[in-house]
Amino acid sequence: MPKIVDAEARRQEVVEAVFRIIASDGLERASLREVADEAALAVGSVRHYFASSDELLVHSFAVVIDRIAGRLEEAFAAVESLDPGSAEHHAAVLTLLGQFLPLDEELAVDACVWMAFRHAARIRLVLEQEAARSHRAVAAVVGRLVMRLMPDGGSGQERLVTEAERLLATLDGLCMHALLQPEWMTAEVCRDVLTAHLDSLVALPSNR
Amino acid sequence: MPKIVDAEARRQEVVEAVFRIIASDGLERASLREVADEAALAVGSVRHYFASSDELLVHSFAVVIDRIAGRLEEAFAAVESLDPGSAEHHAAVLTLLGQFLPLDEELAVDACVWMAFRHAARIRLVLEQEAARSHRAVAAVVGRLVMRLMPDGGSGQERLVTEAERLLATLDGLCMHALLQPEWMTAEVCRDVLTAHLDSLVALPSNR
DNA sequence: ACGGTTCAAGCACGTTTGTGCTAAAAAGAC
DNA sequence: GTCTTTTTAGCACAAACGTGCTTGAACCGT
Repeated sequence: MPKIVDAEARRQEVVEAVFRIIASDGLERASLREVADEAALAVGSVRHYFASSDELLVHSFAVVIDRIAGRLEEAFAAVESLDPGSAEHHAAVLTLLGQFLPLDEELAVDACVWMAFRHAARIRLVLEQEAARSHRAVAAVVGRLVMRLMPDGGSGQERLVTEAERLLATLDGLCMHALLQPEWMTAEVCRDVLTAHLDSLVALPSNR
Repeated sequence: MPKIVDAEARRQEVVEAVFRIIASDGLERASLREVADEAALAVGSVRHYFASSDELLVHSFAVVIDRIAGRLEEAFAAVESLDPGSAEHHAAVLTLLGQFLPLDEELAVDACVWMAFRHAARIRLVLEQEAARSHRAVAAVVGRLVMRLMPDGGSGQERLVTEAERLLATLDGLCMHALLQPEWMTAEVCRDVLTAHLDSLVALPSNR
């Protein structure tokens, strides 16, 4: 009966506009009017697909989380398919960890958006649930990776969570610096830091 | 001749109001009206001490940087006064690194404000200079610390910057998680992660 | 051809923001 | 007391925001 448009595709276009605005102008500029302009739509049209500004932002947050989590799962599967200790395995691990960093244009946008939403979620309670989901998803992958990488296979519950959190913190810190101080933080430094961290992960099982 | 008020003290009071607002409601709520209310002043009064909203924010950023840098220098002096390897030395290092984290109420406010400004500086060009100054100041202290802690005393320029950046990333990541996911990130986990990192710093000089 | 439903667009209202400007109040100097 | 300068307070305006609501346009099924 009605005019038929692929509603989900339209929503996705709007979300992409949100991403571009956040990456270039920050989350606070992601207003309905700005998003509508960026998506070449009218405000009323955007509001037809998203009941409110909050819903648009929450959904955008969810999309970026799913994108990142999807890449992580994919890269983790690659790691699992390789022999621990082999050079390919090491490269696959680096590839996995690189999914967190703004190493190319697409990753940079996602990293920007992800960071912006996570920090906004500290204040904006509507984003709280998605932020928790994001944290759980990422921590799960990193936890499984650490379990696989640690010499004793991750026996010692306490030690495992410490190392998982340590890797997670390093990743988020690297991502932050790459976004905020790109002139000081090259892709090469990122790789060196990650390699050094991986060395430390497999090299100090006994002390403490 | 005029009514005499300690202008610098008044400015400081206003800055404290800015800090409280950022910590509780985020940077985007730190408008002139909100700040004036929080400081129990009128908008015109705040504007008498700060020519514009930008100047107020830039100055607030500068103040929080100086506060953090001051604490770091103090804690670093304590580290320098102790024998490397001693238990007191290790404790002093942990105290130094703890200055980055929201371990008590005052540190939490500063960490909040610092994070907010650094992220805002990616977009708001008026904050760019202070952000760079902040990065230089902190990187200098961490660099000196790493030079002191590494087994070979930091010979090997490349290796040193990698380890400095690695420690810096871990610190910022820990700080971020402590601010954003306080329920998962306790002070104990922070301490464990930092201890593990320090172990890795002194324990892997030879490989690579 | 036409009716009904969805999509697109926009108006209008109340808030909030930064800022230019004005003006009253306060208090030491004379 | 009077003057001068700082301090405090506030008004007014344009801009931007989210949102309730209304109005055309588009289009599929009949």
